[in-house]
Amino acid sequence: MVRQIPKGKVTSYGRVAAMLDSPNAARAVGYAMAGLRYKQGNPQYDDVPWQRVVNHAGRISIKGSRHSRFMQAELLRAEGVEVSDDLRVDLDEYLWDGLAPPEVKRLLEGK
DNA sequence: ATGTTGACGGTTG
DNA sequence: TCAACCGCCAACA
Repeated sequence: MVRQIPKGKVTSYGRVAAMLDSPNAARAVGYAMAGLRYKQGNPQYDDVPWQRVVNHAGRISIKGSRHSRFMQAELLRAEGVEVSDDLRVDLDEYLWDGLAPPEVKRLLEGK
């Protein structure tokens, strides 16, 4: 689902969960993004634009080093998304519309 | 089986 | 705007 987020747009952990018909699994989505940390170098996961997922307030939500938060901000800026100094993105401007249920279904069924 | 731990989110003060 | 609380989901020990 995260791969569907267009360049220059963002969405939230909760929205990703909701699109997958699991509205209370926002936390699990975060857990999945964190897991990508251990998949670096694996071409199967290197194309996941994890930087486009922020929290419900539009804030970068990485818990680790200050460096990793800065990296997410830079990746977003590099694709045209404005990130304020306090690591926040204006959702009114950059929020991705998301996919409607039928599209999600088609996606999950592959093809 | 049981408890802890997060890149979360809505509500409340 | 913020922080504290609490509910939730999945991975681990």
